[in-house]
Amino acid sequence: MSLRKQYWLMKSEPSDFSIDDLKSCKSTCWSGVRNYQARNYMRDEMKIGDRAFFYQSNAKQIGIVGTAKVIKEGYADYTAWDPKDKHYDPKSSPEKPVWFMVDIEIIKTCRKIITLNRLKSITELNHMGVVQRGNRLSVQQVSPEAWETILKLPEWN
DNA sequence: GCCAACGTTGGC
DNA sequence: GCCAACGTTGGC
Repeated sequence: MSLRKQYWLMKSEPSDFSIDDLKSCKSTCWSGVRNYQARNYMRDEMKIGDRAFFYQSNAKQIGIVGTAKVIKEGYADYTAWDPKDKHYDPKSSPEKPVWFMVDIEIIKTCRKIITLNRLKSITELNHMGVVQRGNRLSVQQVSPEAWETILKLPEWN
């Protein structure tokens, strides 16, 4: 087990859940993720106090729009059990949950969006998953170096 | 709205 | 266990 704080990037489509939504509710469960790799991160790796970039995808403006922290560690995503839910999955049940989520709380929003193009233009961030072509993972690891680099950008102030 | 890249499913 | 077909993601 690592005591060191870890860093993440979490994608959301603003039409579904935006940074403003997070701002107004302050914290939320990150439900609806139906990808095994992303699930594994949330179930096994994400710890209370870990930090995450809030990234908006499939939007007019694409990129990082804020930061959040993990306030509750992996637990069963109960939205998978509701047949009426958009993310219903009959494979999952309360007895044998398949999908997991964490809770996050807003830390801050960018004054100005840090666009994907902007991230791509920064050489030190070339290794980031989100700038790689075809990367679809909705919960990604971020290196401490990338975290620092991005936090130093003027868009935050 | 298009479509390339990706993850998942299911037949064999 | 392979891999083609399919559905989804997400940038453009």
